[in-house]
Amino acid sequence: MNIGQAAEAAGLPAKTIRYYEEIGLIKPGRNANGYRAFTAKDIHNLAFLARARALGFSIEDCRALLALYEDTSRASADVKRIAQRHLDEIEAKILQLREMRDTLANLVDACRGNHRPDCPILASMSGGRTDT
Amino acid sequence: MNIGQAAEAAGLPAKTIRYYEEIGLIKPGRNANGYRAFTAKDIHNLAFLARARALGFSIEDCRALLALYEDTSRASADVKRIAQRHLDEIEAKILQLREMRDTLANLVDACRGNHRPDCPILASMSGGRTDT
DNA sequence: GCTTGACCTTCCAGTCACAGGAACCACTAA
DNA sequence: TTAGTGGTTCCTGTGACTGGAAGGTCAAGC
Repeated sequence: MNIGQAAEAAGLPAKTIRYYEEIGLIKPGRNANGYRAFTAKDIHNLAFLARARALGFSIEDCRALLALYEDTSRASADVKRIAQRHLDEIEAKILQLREMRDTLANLVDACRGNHRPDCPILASMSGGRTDT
Repeated sequence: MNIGQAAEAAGLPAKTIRYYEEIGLIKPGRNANGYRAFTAKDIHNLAFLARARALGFSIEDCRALLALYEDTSRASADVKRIAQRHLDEIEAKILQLREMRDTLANLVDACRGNHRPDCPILASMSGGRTDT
């Protein structure tokens, strides 16, 4: 299977697949003409990576998860630890974004949005409090 | 005022302030010895930038907001438009992260996290559905 | 006057996860 | 033969900094 079909099958851009090979996430074989040759297992691993990335795992987490996936003597505790840490980071990010959103929503709401220059948004960023 | 005190006053690392000058966000003067010389207005603008960045505005948004801030004949509608667009992006990001979190929380919850290899997290990323 | 240490300068490299594009090679159909 | 599609490598750019090297400047203490 060439990279085009592999990309189609895994739902990843060919560019991304080349990048994953470059950083050693996958190691497809090569045809005589120099083209990458993807096996069904390669495709499966690429799809695994695509799903892990869609869940927001970093490339290094993906590397670790894929290694665990291929290690049938793994302990699920190792997988869970990685996932839990990532989940904590997502929660933290959500909290941070919610604070931004609440502040910003208040400011946008307070701004008349007309032709006049007075603006609570600018006032807030210029020394006013950011939470009103 | 040297960059150290400016950093202290604005709540930004000196490195960041140099970077802001490099990309033309601020234009502090120079002393005879080559050191940057920050006026009270420079400090004020830096603090403005720090607050805008803390609200998640991109550097280019910050550039536009600072220009509007310094333009006393601005229309608050221009400010509001930038803020509203940013707010929309934050909302979208929150929704995306919430989906990740919900999926991931279910998976983490379902994983025993013991010494055995069976793991719903890996099962999900290996072709199972991501929403269970 | 000299040294020490804190502070300043510029410049270069690295981060993360790719994306865009140039220049070139391989294969297929008409 | 030619055109078109798809593959290859290599280099650059992204955002917003951060770390570090190599060196200049200043104030204080001896």
